[in-house]
Amino acid sequence: LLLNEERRTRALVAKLEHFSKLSAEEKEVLENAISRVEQYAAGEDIVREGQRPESVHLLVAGWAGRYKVVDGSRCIMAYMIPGDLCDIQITLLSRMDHSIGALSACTVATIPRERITSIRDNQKHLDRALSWSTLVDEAILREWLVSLALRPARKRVAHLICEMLIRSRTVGLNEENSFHLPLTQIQIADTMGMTAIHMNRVLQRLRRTGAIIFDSHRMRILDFDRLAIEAEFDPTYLHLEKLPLRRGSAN
Amino acid sequence: LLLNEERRTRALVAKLEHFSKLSAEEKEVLENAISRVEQYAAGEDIVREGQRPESVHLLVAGWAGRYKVVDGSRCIMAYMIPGDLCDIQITLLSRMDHSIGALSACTVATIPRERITSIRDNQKHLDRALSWSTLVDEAILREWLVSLALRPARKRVAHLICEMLIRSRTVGLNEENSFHLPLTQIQIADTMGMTAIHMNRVLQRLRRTGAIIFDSHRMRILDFDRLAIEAEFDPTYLHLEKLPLRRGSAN
DNA sequence: CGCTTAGTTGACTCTTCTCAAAAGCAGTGG
DNA sequence: CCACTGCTTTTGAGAAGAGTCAACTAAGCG
Repeated sequence: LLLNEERRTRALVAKLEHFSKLSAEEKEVLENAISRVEQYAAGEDIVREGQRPESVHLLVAGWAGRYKVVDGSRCIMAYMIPGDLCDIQITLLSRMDHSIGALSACTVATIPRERITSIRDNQKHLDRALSWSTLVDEAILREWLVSLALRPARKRVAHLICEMLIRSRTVGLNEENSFHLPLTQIQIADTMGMTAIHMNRVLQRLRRTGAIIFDSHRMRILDFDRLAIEAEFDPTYLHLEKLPLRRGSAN
Repeated sequence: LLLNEERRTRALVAKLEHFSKLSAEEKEVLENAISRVEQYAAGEDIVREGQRPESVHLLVAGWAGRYKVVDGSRCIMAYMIPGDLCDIQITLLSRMDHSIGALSACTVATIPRERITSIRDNQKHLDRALSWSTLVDEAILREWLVSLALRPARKRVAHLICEMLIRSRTVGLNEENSFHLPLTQIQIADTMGMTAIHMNRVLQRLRRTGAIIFDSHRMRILDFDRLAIEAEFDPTYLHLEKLPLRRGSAN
């Protein structure tokens, strides 16, 4: 039996338990579903557009992103952080309509498709928990759409920072009001639908106004409540029954 | 037994059969799942944010939209047209994080939550078909995100027009290269994250350049291939194995 | 026939993009 | 240890796209 801290499903379990507590046996089932673990360097693709999805990828460490390239520019449509399943839903589709790439160095656990199917068929409770997490991912996607549609750049970025702090907390990867953000400004810009130049200016203004300190990939929020108000950040869409504790349990 | 044309599930069946043919019995199961049918006027809410989702809504006629209101402005995040299920996925969430409103006059069939659950448990093939359609909806959401992030207003609108033509075809609600678009420019603007004024100017330019004729809620595309190229419209994300025929079967 | 809502037009402002270039930083190989 | 290289961050200036405000027209409805 692995210690909790060593488990590759630690973050996944922490996330799912925001939906409902898992039994020791259920946790074991998840852990045992993993067939192998791989490392990816930043910039490498984990799954590529056009491929037929064969297995499911669980992010264990690092950040990954869903993206598409249109007319030369890249659009990152979702961030995956530890505990996130990259492609659990797409076994029904004949081919990926987007790619999944490692945004930072990543550790990725692979779960064969049939083990997921088996869990979904035989573990009613786990099945519901996994479906819940898929629905939350979709809710996040909708909120990103809203951000792009009607929030100006500054609020958009502030909103993203708030979201990623909470999501980091959910899997215990935060420190008080800061979290590790292993992205370049270019990647963040590709996420927010703006140029890296403008992204840079927005970040500078957030720094100058004393909202954040962002240095060597550590994002520190100086006054979360103020930033949340300015960004109109309402965490309802994350569907966390109880919001995670202020302080992370690890890291 | 109802004639095909009278069935309230006609469009839904047409859509699902792009995934895989349904047996007569399966079609019957779907039709019988409906408990009642209601009319909504344009502007009315079908489901409201904060509500606990109790039953599933199938759009039979008219257009509906998912939306959120942020800081006074509205963002429409998805269109539902006949054959679309509004909220099949959200039975696991405690409350709606967005509203669903009738964009035009709508006919909506209600399916009690437990009948959906029963179908999902007992009709493996229908379950898969429904999951497929959910995945396609999510793929559409991602493509809208991409549009907002990196397409300029003109391409964004052109892309939407291409998509809605294809989706109308999928359920047989088109005529050659035109379809019924029962929205106001304000609603379209709320969808594309721009002001109604700018929307108006974009539409005018599309008309002036001979790309479309849009009059009394009929959207006519004069040269689909040209528009698709200009909009960089690649229908892969709609996951239609075979693209629907040029000419709709009804209307 | 007046009322309300949707569509249209113009002038002006502001956000964001583009192009261009410099400065910082990390890794590489000599 | 240092020059070189590639990538990211930063800064500046001008251009373009999209928003705002204001008004006017057209169309549906009671």
